[in-house]
Amino acid sequence: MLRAPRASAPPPLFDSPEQEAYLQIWRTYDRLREIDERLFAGHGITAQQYNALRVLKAARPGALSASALGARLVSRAADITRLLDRLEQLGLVQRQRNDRNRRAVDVSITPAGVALVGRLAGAVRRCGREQLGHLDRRSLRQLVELLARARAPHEAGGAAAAWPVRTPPPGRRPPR
Amino acid sequence: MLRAPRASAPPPLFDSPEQEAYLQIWRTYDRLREIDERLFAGHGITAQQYNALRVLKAARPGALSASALGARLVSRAADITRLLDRLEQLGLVQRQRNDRNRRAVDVSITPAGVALVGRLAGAVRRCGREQLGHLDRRSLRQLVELLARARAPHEAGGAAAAWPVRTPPPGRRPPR
DNA sequence: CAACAATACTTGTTCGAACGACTTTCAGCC
DNA sequence: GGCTGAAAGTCGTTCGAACAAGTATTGTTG
Repeated sequence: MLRAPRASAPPPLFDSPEQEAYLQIWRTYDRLREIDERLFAGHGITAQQYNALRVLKAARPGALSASALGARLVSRAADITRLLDRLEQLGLVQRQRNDRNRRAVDVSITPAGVALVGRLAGAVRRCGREQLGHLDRRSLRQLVELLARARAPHEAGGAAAAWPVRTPPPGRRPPR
Repeated sequence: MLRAPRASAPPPLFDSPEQEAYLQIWRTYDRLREIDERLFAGHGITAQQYNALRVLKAARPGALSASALGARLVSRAADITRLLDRLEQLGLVQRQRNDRNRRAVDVSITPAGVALVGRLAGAVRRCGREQLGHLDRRSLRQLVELLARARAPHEAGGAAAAWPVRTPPPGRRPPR
């Protein structure tokens, strides 16, 4: 049964529990993002670009096709080409046409890119602690678990192929 | 004691538990955002614009200064002016100089704005269910609570004045 | 094997976000 | 009561995100 609304009852802030949860995720992301974007901006790159460098570094000494890289990024980047343009201009990555499949482009991180990620490692770690260091391990794990459940239906391949995608093992046979 | 890393151990995907949690928040936001942005795009506005309309509708029949509106938005919008420009051009909000403080601008939602929000109400609700309807109430509450703790230190006024900011009570005397 | 479709990027263009400089207005203070 | 500094927006500009269209290459199929 519905309660009759009182004349001056404060309007509800959210339309539904689901909307509230979504807006809280958005808000939390926004607040935390401010912190690490400040860090990366000081080094002339964006958080998304740093992420690409992280993925490429993990793939060393191998290379990744542009689309494979895109699939491993945190945020779906509709526009890998331009992202790579910028990183390439900074000398942090290099592109090379794949000879076996001349449509594809192999992307790999340069020594300068590795060096930059290395130089940032400490600051990134401190940044993480500033962002969420006040939560104990148990809460962090709980949060991660809830978030994974939250987006499970919206990951491309269903729960099975959920992000994060593991980079293929280094002994990977290049596609024929 | 540290386990000696085996030759081909997969590289860790995250540098620290805090970073993992942050990236999961980012990822989850990104996946869920895609869903509701598709909805709003179909009506010619963005999620951020819809949020502004929601806040302004809740403030009816009063008005909000541009900065007060900005403080209530989900995402810090460094650029309320332009956001309002667009909404005003669509005829969804109106601006009026505040006579008491001629620096300030009072923003209020127009009947057309109210109508748009009303027309979207059902779809927004469905959208929320599509995004997070698969989580039970208890999980949603738990998630919201964890997120609030996660960003508490990063809300402007500390935990006390944490977002969401309540709009002032409706009995508020309209500024002369 | 020619034609057609699918892949993997690239390019063009439009729009919003971010940062800073600038204008107007108010509030506090000798 | 004129100065100084802060507050509240506006404007200019640059950059990345998003969407659509285009190009080159490969796989497929009658």
